[in-house]
Amino acid sequence: MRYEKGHKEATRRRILGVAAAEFREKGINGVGVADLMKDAGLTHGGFYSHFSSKEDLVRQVIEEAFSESRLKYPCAGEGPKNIEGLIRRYLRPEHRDHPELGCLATTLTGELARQPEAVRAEFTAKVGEMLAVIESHLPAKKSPAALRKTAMGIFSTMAGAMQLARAINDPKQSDALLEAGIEAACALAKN
Amino acid sequence: MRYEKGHKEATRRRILGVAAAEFREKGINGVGVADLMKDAGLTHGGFYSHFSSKEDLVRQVIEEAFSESRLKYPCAGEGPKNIEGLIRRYLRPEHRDHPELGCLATTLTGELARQPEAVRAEFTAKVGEMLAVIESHLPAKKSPAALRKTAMGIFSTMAGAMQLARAINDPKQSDALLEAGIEAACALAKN
DNA sequence: TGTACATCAGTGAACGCGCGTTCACTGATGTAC
DNA sequence: TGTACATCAGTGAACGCGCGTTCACTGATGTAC
Repeated sequence: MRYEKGHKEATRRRILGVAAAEFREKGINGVGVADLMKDAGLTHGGFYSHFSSKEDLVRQVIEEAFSESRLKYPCAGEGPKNIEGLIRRYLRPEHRDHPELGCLATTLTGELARQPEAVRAEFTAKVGEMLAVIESHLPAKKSPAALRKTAMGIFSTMAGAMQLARAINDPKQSDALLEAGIEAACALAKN
Repeated sequence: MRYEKGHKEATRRRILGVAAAEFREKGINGVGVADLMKDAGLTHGGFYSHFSSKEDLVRQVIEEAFSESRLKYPCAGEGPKNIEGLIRRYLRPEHRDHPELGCLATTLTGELARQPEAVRAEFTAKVGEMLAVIESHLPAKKSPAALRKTAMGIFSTMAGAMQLARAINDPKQSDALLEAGIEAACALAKN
């Protein structure tokens, strides 16, 4: 076994990356510690030298989730940072078809309501960051409170449409849901 | 043990009712057959004389879910059947705080994306029914396709806002999300 | 420079537990003769 | 009417399996003297 400075930290980040993808694909309950470690190229016993529990892992995944989020990269273009571009990028079919690469909020929100307080607190903070990004794409003609309200409406619409589009069985209706979500979110942004 | 006509059917409906509540509260994976049967006042062995598998139960719960849904009861009042009343009824704090009595779509959508085809097909049909109810509350000034699109936007917004409001840790932000959802959905209804 | 020990990341067997499912059974009720 | 059997809903022990977690361990690397 190699021993280098930062080796353990690199391993921890690898586990976090695999966990982030698998949680999004199979849900928190759908991913076992043993499988997760195997997919990270390790045995399950070593898990607890990186994380104090599965709950701790979940919290850390959420903490890191935003740092690689595409949301972070602003959409330049026509509008004030082009809110429509941001909405279309979120609600495109590729995002629907690849939850493992996508937004954590869409995939895990339902399960998060039943998670321990520490996990939900972490998620609350991250939702705040996502709302701030949306706000930064909106015209600054409203009060901060009104801006936040608009951002909440847009984010609810995007997350709800994406989730329904993923749950639904019929490809045509699923596409229609994404389209309807784009139209609705854009309308809200213009209000 | 009593033996009456319809006794078994009554038992089946009782199990379905308990399952519907517990799935909404704890998620599909969070409810075990043994616990479920115990809460219905039975032992777990008898489960399979009512349902062929847990998947079968899930499908039947979704099939029945809409029949007791509050959405069914139209909101009379000012507007054309008062769409605002429907939206406010959906996004009220009591609904957030009692998922076990609430809308299945809000609670299970995330998990449903990972369910077997038969379950997702049943859910797809139910979403269609819910959209039809929303459409019936909208002014009939648009084409059927445009009406459906508007209904999809409204439903996405309502479901998304409710889910986020439940996942979030901070009561003030959670209330704000419900308010933002009401405002956004109402704005969409008026477009 | 060489030896002895400490530190470290990761291994793999084992723990108690709950899951979905199966099945031989019990005991009450219904039917045949 | 009485007896024998069939039908039925539900019981409870048992199955194989995977879960989260623990722990004694291995073997490579770093440090002390």
